[in-house]
Amino acid sequence: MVNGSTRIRILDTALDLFGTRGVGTVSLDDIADAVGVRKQTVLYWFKSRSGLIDAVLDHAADELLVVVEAAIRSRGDEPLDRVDAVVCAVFRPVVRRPALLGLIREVTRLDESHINHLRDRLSAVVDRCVSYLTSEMEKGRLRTCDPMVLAGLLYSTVSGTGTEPIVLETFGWEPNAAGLRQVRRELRGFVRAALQPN
Amino acid sequence: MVNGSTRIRILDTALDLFGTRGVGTVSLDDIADAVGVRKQTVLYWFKSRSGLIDAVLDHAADELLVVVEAAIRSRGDEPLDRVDAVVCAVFRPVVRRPALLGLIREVTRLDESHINHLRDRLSAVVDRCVSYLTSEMEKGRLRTCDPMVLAGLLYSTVSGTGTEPIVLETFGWEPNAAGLRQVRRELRGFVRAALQPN
DNA sequence: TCACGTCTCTACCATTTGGTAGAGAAATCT
DNA sequence: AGATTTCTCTACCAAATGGTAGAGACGTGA
Repeated sequence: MVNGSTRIRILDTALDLFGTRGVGTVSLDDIADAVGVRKQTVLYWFKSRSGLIDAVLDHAADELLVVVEAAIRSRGDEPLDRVDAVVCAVFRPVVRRPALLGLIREVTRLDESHINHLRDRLSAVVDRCVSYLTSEMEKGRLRTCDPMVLAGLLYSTVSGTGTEPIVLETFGWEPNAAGLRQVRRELRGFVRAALQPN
Repeated sequence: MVNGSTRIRILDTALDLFGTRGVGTVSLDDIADAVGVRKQTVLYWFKSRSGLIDAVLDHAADELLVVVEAAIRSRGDEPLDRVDAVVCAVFRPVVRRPALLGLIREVTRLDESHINHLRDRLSAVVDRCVSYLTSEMEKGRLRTCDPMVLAGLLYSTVSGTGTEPIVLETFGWEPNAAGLRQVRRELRGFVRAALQPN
């Protein structure tokens, strides 16, 4: 148990592969090769492919939770600034760990049990976001609408932007550091405009 | 050649399966079973799995192009109304043919050759959308920003909403007809607010 | 009727898949 | 030192994968 490094390396590698290529198309052999180990070592650490998937989802959820929690607390009272902080926080992994949002997005392709597993893990943040949006709307500090659906829309916009560089390229975007900054700037402006009260 | 029905049925079925479960996780046997035919019949109509994928992408692009083109022409001069029409048009397949947007979104998981194939097919509409947004911004009738990135953001928002009902469910949404109408209403309001000039 | 193109089938095949069984090296405990 | 636990390995396996080869049923035109 002391040497957790192999386990962690498997988890990290699997997250990257699952997130970039899709859970369904990555085999245990792929992961093992990338880690530099045999498939049976993977199966020693995780009792089955399905177990590995759940563990990786946990891993990803943890990483995301930390980032979002920190962002929610980081800024002042004004809701547009707060949301902005969260948007930036979620956008950061887009640059530093593109697979993270890609994996979360994979949820649509997973089966019920994994979906529920991830849902349980994320429900706390989700609830907080929705009730925060609700209260700010009641105070008239955000455009009034259905806060639940709004949260979903925000998620879609940010996650889509982050996980579909290829689509952005189709629109003529160039995938480099300057391009990423540009996308983030536009994303923030877009969200801000969409939330402006009245 | 007269009886194109088997070919079309394969194409339709493959689109549905690819779009809902992801291209990489659907086998030729899966498709054949769903059509009610043997795998070798699929390979008779499409010379390889890769060829089938390209054909399905064409099929999807065609369906999408028709819908979007019609919507772009359908409404008056006011850009917010025009964009609204396109949003509604793209949202319609979400209800009637959920796999369509799901398949387009799969582009991130495909390899270069298929990506380029789809890009070629969609570049015309994409260009039109971007240049339309550009000209309306110059006239001051849309919020001024980078039209290219804006187009990408709009795509992400609409497509994400349509392809990730599971995420919306996590936010508390209920997947029924009323729920869908609600999402569409919010989506339209969201986009409208995000584009409002100044 | 005969030849030909169209369409779907059965029968295979090599490769890859997730998973089991169990050996052997190394560290840790008694 | 001896026993036990931790960790990675080799050697398999049954099932599923994309794909080939080729036979047989069917209709159509000459």
